[in-house]
Amino acid sequence: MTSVRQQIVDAALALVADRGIAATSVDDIAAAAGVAKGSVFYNFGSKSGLFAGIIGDGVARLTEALRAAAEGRSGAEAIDALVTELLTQIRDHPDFAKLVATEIFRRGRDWQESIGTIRRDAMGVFAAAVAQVRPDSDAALAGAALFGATLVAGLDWLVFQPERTLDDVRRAVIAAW
Amino acid sequence: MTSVRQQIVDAALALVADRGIAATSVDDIAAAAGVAKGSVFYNFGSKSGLFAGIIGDGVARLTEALRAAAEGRSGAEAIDALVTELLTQIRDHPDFAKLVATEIFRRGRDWQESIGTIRRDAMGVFAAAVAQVRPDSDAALAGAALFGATLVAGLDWLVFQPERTLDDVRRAVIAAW
DNA sequence: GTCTATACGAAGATAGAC
DNA sequence: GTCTATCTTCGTATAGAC
Repeated sequence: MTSVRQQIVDAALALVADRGIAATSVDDIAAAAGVAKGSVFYNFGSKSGLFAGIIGDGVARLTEALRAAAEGRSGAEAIDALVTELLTQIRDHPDFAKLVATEIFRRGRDWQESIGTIRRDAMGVFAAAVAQVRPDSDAALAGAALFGATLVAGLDWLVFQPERTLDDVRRAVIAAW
Repeated sequence: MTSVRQQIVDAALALVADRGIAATSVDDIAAAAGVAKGSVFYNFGSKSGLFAGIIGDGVARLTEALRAAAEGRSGAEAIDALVTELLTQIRDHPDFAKLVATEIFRRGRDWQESIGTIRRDAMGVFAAAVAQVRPDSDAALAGAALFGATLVAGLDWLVFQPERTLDDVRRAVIAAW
């Protein structure tokens, strides 16, 4: 009993993951979801309202998962837990991960503020963990580097090397830290 | 004596860096370049022809620069040179770097084949260098991780921490390897 | 609450003057 | 080669039937 709202959200994510938000029309989304275009606007108000909702929900889920993974851990253990959790999120929500990768360095869109919290919160959690292991290092930059290593290796895994396991990717990233 | 072609290319890159290709109209590009819309089509045939050219040129320049940086070096020295060169390219061509970040994991666009060579070539150079330092590791994934660490840290630097120096970023990335 | 039909504007592309 | 004017298609959004 998937709700119409959920059908629309799933279809929209699947489409924008490959083509981007702007290149995806509401017509395409409605067709892929198997509903009428009017239903999209009835349920979400507008196209940008739809994506603001999708991104807002996804960002909340991701940052909460990362915070929970780091909770009560410190040092190398925290870093391992964060990398593993981010890879798990990428595996379980691949379309959202691709969407994040394409939108995180953009500016001035409707949903930008929402996705900006990923940088502040998600990278921030990484930075805090890295700072414990390397107190002398530049935490913000090092956190961004570890976050980037995990994200790009994770997406490369998903898109181009799906035969690998999460643990293969985890080890490739962790080896450095 | 900037040619009209170059004015168009520069304006197009500046606009898509923040908004993405699909969200940028030829009208916007022409206005920003200070030329008529017809001139864009006269010079590049179509919108996607314009971006295929921009991406093709940029990819060729980037991969060539990375290959040259790694040339004759090996091990940790090669890795340092590659990270430094990629950061230099990001600093000197920030708009292109943002464009790459947003398009590299997409599929099915006109310019996709061109940008796909970044993954094969650029990440491949990184993977080869990493393989020398860690022969036991998974070269392809480790290369993607190092490439991702450099790219994301570099973009974070450009977009959110411009007061830092290239060397700050380089050290934050290299510290791990 | 979901559908069909349609209004209205935006955007890619072309034609022809200069 | 560059400009202005125009054509046509596509896309967001709304109105009204069911």
